[in-house]
Amino acid sequence: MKKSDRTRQDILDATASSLATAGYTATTVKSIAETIGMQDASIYYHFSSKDELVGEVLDIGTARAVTAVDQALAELQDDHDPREALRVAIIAHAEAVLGGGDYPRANVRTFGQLPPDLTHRHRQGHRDYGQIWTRLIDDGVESGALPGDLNRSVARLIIIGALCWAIEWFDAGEEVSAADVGEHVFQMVVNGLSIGEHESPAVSV
Amino acid sequence: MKKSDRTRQDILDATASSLATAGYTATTVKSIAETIGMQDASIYYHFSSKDELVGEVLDIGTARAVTAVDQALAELQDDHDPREALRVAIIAHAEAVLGGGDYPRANVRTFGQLPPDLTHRHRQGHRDYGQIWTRLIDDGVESGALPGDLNRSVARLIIIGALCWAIEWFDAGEEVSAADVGEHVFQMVVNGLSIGEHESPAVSV
DNA sequence: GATTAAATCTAGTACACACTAGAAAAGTCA
DNA sequence: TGACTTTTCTAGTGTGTACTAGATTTAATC
Repeated sequence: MKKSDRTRQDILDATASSLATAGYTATTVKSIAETIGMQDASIYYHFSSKDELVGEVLDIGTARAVTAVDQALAELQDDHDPREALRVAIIAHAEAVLGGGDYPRANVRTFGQLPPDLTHRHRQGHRDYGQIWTRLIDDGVESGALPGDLNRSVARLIIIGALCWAIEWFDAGEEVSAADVGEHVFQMVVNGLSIGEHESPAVSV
Repeated sequence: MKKSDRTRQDILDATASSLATAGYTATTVKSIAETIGMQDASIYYHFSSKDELVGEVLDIGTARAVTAVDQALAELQDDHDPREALRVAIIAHAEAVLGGGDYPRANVRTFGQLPPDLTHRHRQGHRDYGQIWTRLIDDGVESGALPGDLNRSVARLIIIGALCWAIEWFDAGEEVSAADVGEHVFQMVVNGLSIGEHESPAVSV
């Protein structure tokens, strides 16, 4: 029992790592087996198919991202500014996806390259995740912190897009940290480029 | 001579369409041949390999996007606001990638799923394209329209990210047009969510 | 209409892939 | 130790892929 759980975990880790760096197609059952020093056939003792294995990795990735954001929001004070909630959530997402291990990265990286079955399987998970952002934006609009005529779904998708795309260029070794990226996205999305300081409302159009 | 050019164009079009909707892996030489009513082997009379064919499609996509943005900028008046230039460029990009045919869409859609050779081949093209945005942002900073302490490369990548990710959810049939998406991205990135109207500078923080 | 060149097809090769069956090995516990 | 279970391996299958060689057809030219 113990041995099996350990090996299973190794397989999941190796798959997550490969998905995050090489993508879905380049992640072969053989390559996964090689990284953990096994024969490819042995994988099938633990998982019934490649896609079941990949699906489980993606599930874990979604769960971790959701947990990271939920946890960050839970730590806020009760009387927080709705914009502060958005800021905290954006930074938590950035850290989870850019610096938080292979599982959430695998999720974002393979988005769009998955076979139809897997895409469909995870559509609900993505919808649930989108709900978090929808709620944050709704709170902002209702409290008057965000404009009432805002196209909320477009706003949500642009925020997520800016964050998800960062995985294509973000380099963990550079001077910009994952939290920095989140901070920048927040500043741009909520306050705009035109405002250098958070507190400065002066915009000349 | 004439026949060959025509067939060659059909192959390119079919490949662009398949790449834009199905991605790199699902775009097989056989499927391309089928869509234009040929045998797969006949493709190799016109192109020496799948990747040479795909590479040419991506080159065309890059060129079209660059042309669209350049043209939009060229139509500006000489004394334009640097922010207006950014706005026009963002909208032109959005229209090229979301509504402008299969070639630019193929480019964005397959980004991140390409084999190493093709990725490397197009790195320069992407860098050149990034240069356009770098220049626009630099102009904004130097003219004082954008803040001097702005992290310009992060800003550039966030703009491109928000636009590129839109391809994952944008539906041409919906009520939001490609230009609308561009307009939203511009509003958010330059003025921020907090401002409902373009002209209204009132931000209460 | 005959000759040549261009374009496509038929029929195949080689390879990588996910996956299977059954034997062998490793671990567990009396 | 010996019986039993769990885990891994060896050796293979079938399928889909990019790609090739050479015959065959279609088009262009004189």
